[in-house]
Amino acid sequence: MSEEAMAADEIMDGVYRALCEHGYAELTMQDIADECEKSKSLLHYHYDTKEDLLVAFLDGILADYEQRLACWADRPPAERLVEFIARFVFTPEEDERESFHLALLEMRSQGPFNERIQEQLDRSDELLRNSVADILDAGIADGSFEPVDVDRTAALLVATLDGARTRQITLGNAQPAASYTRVVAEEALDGIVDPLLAEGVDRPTLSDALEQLDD
Amino acid sequence: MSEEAMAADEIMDGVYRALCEHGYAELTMQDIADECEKSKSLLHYHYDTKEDLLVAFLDGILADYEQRLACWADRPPAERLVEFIARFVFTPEEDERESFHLALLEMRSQGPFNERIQEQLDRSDELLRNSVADILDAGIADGSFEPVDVDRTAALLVATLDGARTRQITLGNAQPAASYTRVVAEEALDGIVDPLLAEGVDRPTLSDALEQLDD
Amino acid sequence: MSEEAMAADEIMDGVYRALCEHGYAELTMQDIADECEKSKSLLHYHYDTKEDLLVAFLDGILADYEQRLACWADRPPAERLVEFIARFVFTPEEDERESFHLALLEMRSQGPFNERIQEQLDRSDELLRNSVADILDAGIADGSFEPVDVDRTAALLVATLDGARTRQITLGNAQPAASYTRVVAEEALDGIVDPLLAEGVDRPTLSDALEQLDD
Amino acid sequence: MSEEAMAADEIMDGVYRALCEHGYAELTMQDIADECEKSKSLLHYHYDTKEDLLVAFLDGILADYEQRLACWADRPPAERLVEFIARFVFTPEEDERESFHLALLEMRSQGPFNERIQEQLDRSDELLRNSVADILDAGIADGSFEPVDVDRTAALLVATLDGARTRQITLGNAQPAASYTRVVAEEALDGIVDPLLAEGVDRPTLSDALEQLDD
DNA sequence: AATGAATGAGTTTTCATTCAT
DNA sequence: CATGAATGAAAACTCATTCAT
Repeated sequence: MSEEAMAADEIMDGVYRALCEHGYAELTMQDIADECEKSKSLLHYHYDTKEDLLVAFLDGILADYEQRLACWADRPPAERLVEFIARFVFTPEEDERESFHLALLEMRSQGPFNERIQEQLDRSDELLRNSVADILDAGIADGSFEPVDVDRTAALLVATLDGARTRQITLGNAQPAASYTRVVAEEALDGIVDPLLAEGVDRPTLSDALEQLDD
Repeated sequence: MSEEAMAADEIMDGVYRALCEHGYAELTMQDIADECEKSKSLLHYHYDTKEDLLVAFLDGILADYEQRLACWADRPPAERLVEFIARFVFTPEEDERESFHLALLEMRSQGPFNERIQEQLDRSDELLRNSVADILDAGIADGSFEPVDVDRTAALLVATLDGARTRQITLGNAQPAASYTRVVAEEALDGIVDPLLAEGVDRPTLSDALEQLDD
Repeated sequence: MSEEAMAADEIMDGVYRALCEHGYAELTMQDIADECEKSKSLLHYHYDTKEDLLVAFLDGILADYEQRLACWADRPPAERLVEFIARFVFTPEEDERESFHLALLEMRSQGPFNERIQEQLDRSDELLRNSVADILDAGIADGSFEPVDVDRTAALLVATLDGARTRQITLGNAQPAASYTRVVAEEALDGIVDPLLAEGVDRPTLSDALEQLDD
Repeated sequence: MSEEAMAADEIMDGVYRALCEHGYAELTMQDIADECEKSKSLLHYHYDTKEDLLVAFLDGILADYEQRLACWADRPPAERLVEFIARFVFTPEEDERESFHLALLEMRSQGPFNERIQEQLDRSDELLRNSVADILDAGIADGSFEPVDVDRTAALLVATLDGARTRQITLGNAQPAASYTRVVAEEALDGIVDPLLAEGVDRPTLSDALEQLDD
């Protein structure tokens, strides 16, 4: 990796950790500087304002996510759909993911007040829904899925998983026994995905998909 | 209404408007003072700290929300369930509801940083999930619903609807054709509610339920 | 004096002293705060930005000067003209005046880059030239001055005195024996004012005028 | 020209343009670097500190100025004096001269804060006053001028012209009808120079002198 | 009950300067 | 020579909170 890219990455890692640690609303440039062990001035050297830095961060996150989505396009649609769902699941022990998604939720609630953040969020929503829609299209094309309205189903699935995550992050101890996202993911597989499968088509279990993600 | 209660109400309205105008992360006491056309000092006279004020505010809007939840009881479970779902639907033109839930979402994203906020959110969430669970229990008891795991189904439904709402509030123009919540509500009725209905049981359409809510 | 006016005055005095002490280019809000023994925050409470504060300061200075000019309008024109000139004279020992006019000169050189400062400077120039023009008009009207082009003579006189002051402030030890402004003031009286006097009209000496100003 | 000298010149041009663009008080090393399309580091390579750079700059522009002063010698004193005065006159359209003298004024206002700047200003001022004094001496010697106190007359003349220039540079649109310097130059010729001329001695008009300067 | 004035601690941002290459 | 990266010190400005009235 080039040196420049490394420096930029170190800063982005700093933003990530600082966001996890302090949340969006309380995040200061000093927090970020501390996390990446650089000076505040350096942050301003690379990004004119705090807002610029955070927008660049969101942009980076999304680019990463896009890349990760792109690479597993050649497996059976049913498998890909289960994996997509499994990616949402995390246990309350996974502090970092929880913290990160919490910060993201804060930024999402800030979106309506900041056009540049809004744009990134919109891009992220589109990315998610298109990912599901692509998988559904592929499945319908190869006959493994029943024909359905792809966009509406995608909207349903994304809303469900996102909602589950929001609730898991947001609620303290008032949660279902297992992790909220896991419960909902399983119900979604049973209630939404299974009716979608063509006769004779199988899908991996959630447990299998989760194990595979760990590798 | 007593004078004190009125003053408190004016302040709460100010918090609400300021939150809608600036977002939680950028919210200042001055913003709130401006919105209720009072002085900052007065806010501190009534509430020692900014946190106190926001907790009181959350208390107020959750009470509102809870009141809206608890109003129907003796109609058939299928009807009640459709109505429950319909209550989540709103168009992007309904500014007030959008604002309300945005303000609420902002507060929700602060829960993990603040125990007092957390407690209130948890309490309110219990109410919400119990509402669904009660309806499901009633339906199973009277035979209009298939027997299912009530808590898990409730979790799924609430996650789905909450997620749809969050996305609708949060996203700019990158939304599905109709309102996000409406699309998802209809898909949820088809995919989640219908399989639940016992043979021969009918349910109202979403349109019917929405019309009825308007009265 | 009302309390508010006093607070505002204390700040303005602070600006004055801070300008004298540090000059315009190096002037900080902290310097001003120190000089008036108030907090920086208070300065920002009364004036949103540093620029606002400085513009208000210039405005105040000019208002003061206008008032001072207004009050001695009823003496003979020749006397008023000499007094006007005498007001420019100061010795190198008068540190404060020197410092202040130096800061003013810095601001003047900053004028072309700042519209609001420019406006105040323009107002000041007009004020000065009009003052002289008024005196000349009065003198011509009552026959104590020969008829001349009032505006051009005023421009000449103001340029001369201002130039002398600028040089006195600006030059170190390369100055004429007496104070630069005093030398020039005397030469101006001999070369510019005296030819202006109608036959038989006398004028006070510079020394007399200077003594009178001290009272 | 050697390469080093060229580099130094480019930097000096950058300082000049940056000073014209931003004014002394707001001038940063970055501004200068931008104007000469070099890096800040390079500036520091050639000049240790910002102060060094500005002192070098002042040195350069004063040398330019001095060169322009010292060029005529053997014409009649009256002619030389009118030409000396004419050199101060410029219209508001002559941007370059305005810029030059504005930059110089900015540096002049910093003299009292910086000994090294002060010294250069003093040296340069001596040259200026001596120019006038020399002309006056020559005129008195050859009988074309009345005997006067040469130093005091020189002080008066220089103050007048310098003051006019400062005002013209410094003021926006609040100026006398013609250019400030032109009005004052003419008044100075009538009021200061003419009384100086021995009987029967003529002098060129300002217009003649200005035309001659253009060649 | 209500306010304007005041402040300390902290926030973003700026900038001359240094350093490694 | 020349640069980009990096920094410490300090700048302007913000904001929750307090206090006198």
